[in-house]
Amino acid sequence: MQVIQNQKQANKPIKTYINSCYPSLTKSEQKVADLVLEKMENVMYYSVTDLADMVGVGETTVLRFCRKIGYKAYQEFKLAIAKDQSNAQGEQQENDDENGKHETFISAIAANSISAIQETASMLDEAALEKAIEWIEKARSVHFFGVGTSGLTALDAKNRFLRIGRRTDAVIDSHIQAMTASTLTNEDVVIGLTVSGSTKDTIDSLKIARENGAHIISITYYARSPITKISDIVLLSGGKESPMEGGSLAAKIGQLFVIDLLCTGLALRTKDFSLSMKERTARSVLDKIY
Amino acid sequence: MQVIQNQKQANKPIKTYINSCYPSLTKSEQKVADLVLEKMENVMYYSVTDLADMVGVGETTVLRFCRKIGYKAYQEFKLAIAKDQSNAQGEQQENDDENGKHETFISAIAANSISAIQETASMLDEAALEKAIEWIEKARSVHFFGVGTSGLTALDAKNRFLRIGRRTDAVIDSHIQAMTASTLTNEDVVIGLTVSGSTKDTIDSLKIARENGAHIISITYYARSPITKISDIVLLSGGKESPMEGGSLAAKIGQLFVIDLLCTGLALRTKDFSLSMKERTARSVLDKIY
DNA sequence: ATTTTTTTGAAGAATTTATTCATATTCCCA
DNA sequence: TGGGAATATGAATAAATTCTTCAAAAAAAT
Repeated sequence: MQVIQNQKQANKPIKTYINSCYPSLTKSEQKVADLVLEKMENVMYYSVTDLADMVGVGETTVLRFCRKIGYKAYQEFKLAIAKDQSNAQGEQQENDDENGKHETFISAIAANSISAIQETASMLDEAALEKAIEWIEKARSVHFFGVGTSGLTALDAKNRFLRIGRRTDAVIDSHIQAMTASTLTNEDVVIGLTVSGSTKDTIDSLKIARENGAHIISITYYARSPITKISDIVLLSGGKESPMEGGSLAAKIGQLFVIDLLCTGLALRTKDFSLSMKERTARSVLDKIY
Repeated sequence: MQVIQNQKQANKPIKTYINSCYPSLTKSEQKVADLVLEKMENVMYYSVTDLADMVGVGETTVLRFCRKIGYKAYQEFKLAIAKDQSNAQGEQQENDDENGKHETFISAIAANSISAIQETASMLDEAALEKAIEWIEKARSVHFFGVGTSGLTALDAKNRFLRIGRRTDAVIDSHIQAMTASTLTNEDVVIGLTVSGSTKDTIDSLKIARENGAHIISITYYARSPITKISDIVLLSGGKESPMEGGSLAAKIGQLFVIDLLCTGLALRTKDFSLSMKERTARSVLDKIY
């Protein structure tokens, strides 16, 4: 096994080493140096033999060259070049990014999604979250109300809670929402989902639930929208979404993030139970996979 | 199979490749993977023999491991690690700077979600994405197949595409999937969703679709899982998820991100149409809000 | 219980890396 | 300008590493 001794500290470009040694290299070695400098990006894929042949010198000369510029062996030299190149490339890329020239829609979407999460985290009222989790824990039943895109999020929410053994219900049909709401009492919790905070169907259903005494938690982007007036707890989800871009990824991620916080928060409070339920639900789908 | 996956050019973290192949590795190979992940900074100084001895397996197994995660030879793998490490070092420092905050479960979940997005972006094969978008554009019909948690994602996908005026279908019942698949032809595209890449129902349905000539695109975390063998295009979604934590937020976000890329990519290609459709769908829900 | 398939590493072939040493070249001084 | 010391060079060869083949062992399927 080879030992690494020459801990070349910082990532100084190899070019520097070569240049600083250049005058002390022999003629043949300089030819090696020339080719290495010229083909910097590719050298790392050559073997000593390749390199020697390309330059037109013996392998020994190449070896001697490597040692003179400060590496113990050819392998070490090659490794150093590899690192070096990746740094160089990295810088190249950074520059491109800053110039905004290489900004593909991919990185734009990524940035957008990430900021939805950060936004949500920063807007979060931890006290409200705590309280919401407490209510959910104590509630006889928990219903997620949402229609349209937020209805899908309601289904996701139900799925998440089921995984930790908490049976909740997602109601995504406005009529059934209304009917369900009318059966609730102050032992129940309803979680309303709507990004705009203005979705008629959901709000109407929440009103009914509220009239029957149920606790209302809402997850919305708009802190001063109709839904907040009829909610006991408001959790804000990030990911700005204009009416024109309904169902955007950012908004969805914001909602999911809040739901995950509720779910994880609850799981932490009921650790043993949640864990065993996670295990059970996981095992239950085990024979569904190849 | 006309696979267009794993174009290994940019500086994508090797960790990612290893993780995404992990389940498809044999027991001995996984031992290799474990040690590589653990000793990432040093592996580049080991020879195959060293590494094999340290893990306690034959050199051949190490070689096989390298090939499975996508490198042609040990040298190439080592070179890649070297590049990777020099990048990682830089980032490490950046992260250290930020670590002044108190780490609640909130920031932990946020970090987890963010890295799911970053991971997905970094694993993304742009050529495959392009091709997928092209296929979707030309297809007579596009069906999303998924069951369980991935079924919900299929519904999200349908919703997203509908917003830009592309009627697609989400099929989340395995029987109906099978029946639907049997009606498809080579003019149709099916997009299979499964994080594990091993979901029986989905895979069985995809097989039927494939037999009938349909184009298969799959979105999965695991690069070498059963689903990839029957797919024409594989798009990897980030957000590692052990069997124990099915339906995790990170995995869901990874899937959604990929779907958004497809959707946005398509929208960019058919700009005018998509815009007008966005407007129409948005207006259609306008009288649903207060 | 038996066959088939997969997994595995030992043996050795092929390649790559490193060393030795004889020859070639350069340099210095008479 | 010639002769000898010093240096430079690569062919030959040794050492090491990488890679392949193949048969045995383990696991999976029947």
